[in-house]
Amino acid sequence: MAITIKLIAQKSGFSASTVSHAISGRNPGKRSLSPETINKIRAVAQEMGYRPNLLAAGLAQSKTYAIGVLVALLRGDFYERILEAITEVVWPEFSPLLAVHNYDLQRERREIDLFLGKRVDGVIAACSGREENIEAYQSIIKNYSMPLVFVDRGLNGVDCPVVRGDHEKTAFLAAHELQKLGHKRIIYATAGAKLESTELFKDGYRKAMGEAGLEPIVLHPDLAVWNKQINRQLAADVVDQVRRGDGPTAVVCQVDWLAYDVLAQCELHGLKVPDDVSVMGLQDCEPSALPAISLSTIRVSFEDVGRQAASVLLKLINGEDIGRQTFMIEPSVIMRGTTRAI
Amino acid sequence: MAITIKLIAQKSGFSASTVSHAISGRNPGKRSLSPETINKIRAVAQEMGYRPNLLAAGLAQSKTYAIGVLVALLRGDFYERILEAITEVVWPEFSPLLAVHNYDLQRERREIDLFLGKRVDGVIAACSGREENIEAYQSIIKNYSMPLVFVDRGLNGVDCPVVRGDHEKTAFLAAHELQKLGHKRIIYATAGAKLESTELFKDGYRKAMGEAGLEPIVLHPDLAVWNKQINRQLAADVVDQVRRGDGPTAVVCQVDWLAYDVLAQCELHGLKVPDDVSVMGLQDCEPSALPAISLSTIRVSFEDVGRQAASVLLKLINGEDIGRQTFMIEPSVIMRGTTRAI
DNA sequence: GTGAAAGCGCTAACAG
DNA sequence: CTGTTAGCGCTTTCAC
Repeated sequence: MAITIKLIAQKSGFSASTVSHAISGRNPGKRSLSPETINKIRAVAQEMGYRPNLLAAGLAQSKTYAIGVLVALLRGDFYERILEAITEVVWPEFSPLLAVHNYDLQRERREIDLFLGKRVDGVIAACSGREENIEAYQSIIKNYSMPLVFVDRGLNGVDCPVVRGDHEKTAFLAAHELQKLGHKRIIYATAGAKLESTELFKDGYRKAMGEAGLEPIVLHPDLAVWNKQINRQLAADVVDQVRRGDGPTAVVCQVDWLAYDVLAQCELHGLKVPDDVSVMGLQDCEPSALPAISLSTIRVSFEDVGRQAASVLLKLINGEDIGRQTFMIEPSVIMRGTTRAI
Repeated sequence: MAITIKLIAQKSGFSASTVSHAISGRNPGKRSLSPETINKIRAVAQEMGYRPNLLAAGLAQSKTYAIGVLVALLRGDFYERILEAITEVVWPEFSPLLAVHNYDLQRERREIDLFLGKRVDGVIAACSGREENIEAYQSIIKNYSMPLVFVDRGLNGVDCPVVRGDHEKTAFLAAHELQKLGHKRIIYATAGAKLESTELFKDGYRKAMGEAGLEPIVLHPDLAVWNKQINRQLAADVVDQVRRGDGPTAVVCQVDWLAYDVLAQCELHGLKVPDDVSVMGLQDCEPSALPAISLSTIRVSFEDVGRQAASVLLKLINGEDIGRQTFMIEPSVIMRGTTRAI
């Protein structure tokens, strides 16, 4: 048994409530304590190595000092960066309770249930995008009045703030930069899940092509699951197109990791980058800056996404009304070695 | 207010304790419920969207359904892989409560305090290696009787199981493979913190060199902090050595990311890899498999480290006695394109 | 089979 | 300035 407030009360000769106040430093009913009392109590507590049971405190206050963070995956230069930023912002008041849904419907539901059961003080989620779980998300807000913030993409029918990169602009910029370099036949490739974000990326690309009076070409296989093999296959398809007589002179990949595969396939088929074809990624993942890769890309600061999401959540927790605003992080162009003017 | 057991009791016409038993499916005092009762209660609960408050349940049972996971950082192809594996193993009984110490002494202490305050059911930690916090870790075990498992490295004076890669063997294998390729002058470089693990890596390298009757050369700058710039500088130093008349013909880097910098520096100075110098990493990070990098390395499965750590923790939570055993994950050799025979 | 009652450790009125 | 009391929502002994 760990040591409790009662013990401290006994040892210090005060009552439990006095101890509680002295330790917490709060004072609800305008209660005031003499400095000596406070010091004495704190000294005893210190000496005995007393650490308040936050669970019990939480039960009494309906507060858990934890927020739920639900991500799709834990790898890929994306969620971990968001997660890290969130952790920093809410520290030390809240600890992130981590959950991963892996785009699995049941799993996503279950994770939300766990958050609910644990009565976390708020939730930040990168949803799977599946409509089947709309209700689950709604119940977070409606039945439990827990603050909820979506990252990277929203979900139709769920009324809460969304913090994400400006996907549309991100893809727009990529196509636009390539156009500035003289490219006209630009292909867009993605193996992304059927998410709001995936669509926005494509929209941005299409918009850039439309404004320039160019024909958009989108490669987006319709898949239920995703794995590395799929990226490779998609990259092979892209390169196939490029090698055609009238094929694209440039390709935009929805995420840098896909672009790496395209680079690899180019090499495999004797295509020189950027001489024979220009390649751009989106999102600026870590390896892109390595000289051996040197991928031109559009950077999105996931750190900013995480930070912003966390601070919006904190506001919500503090009772501010945010509505269902969307907060967007600005992308920026990073031209490296895989693109050239033609 | 969320809905409580009392409400369910009222609506279903049973008492709170009966409801509790029906819902949880447990039966402590050999209590038995009629199936109809169970069904009826469950139906009502279902209908009202009842979700037991795990906090309250936890308070009553001294169980929190959460484990603390303390890592050094959240990026770098390492902790997130461990974290993901842990999450999968403990799911759905426990949720990981995430904490990051970033090698900061105060921060580490504070994170431990938070775990203690939250009364998590167990802790998995990648400690900072600083002795100042030995007591904090000890109090997890001694004062709070919480199960504790270290990952990647232990801490002298803290009596608990450690799960980690076989660091010594990992570095040994790297040097050994290079020796098999005919290399005699092999340099070892690291910018690692002063951790048990860092020392073990060096030991393994030295052992391999010793057994082969070769002179070990270790480059290990003595630093308080770490940043990307440091890796680059270290890589530059390595390449400096290589370019000397009688310099090393091969280099082993304690982590793949350092090797990437070495590769970059080589290119910068006109050194061909592997023609002029062979380069090996350790740990097999994601980018190493990219054709543009194709780094020879020694693979350590962090997934296995995480899984093993989690399952040891579960055993500890279930009351098994593990002592302070060290569980080691076997490394495996992965030769790619940055090494050659001479 | 089921209910009553005490209690987990802490907080927050309400008294004094 | 400080103590008493009544919960927070659930579990669990004990009694019927």
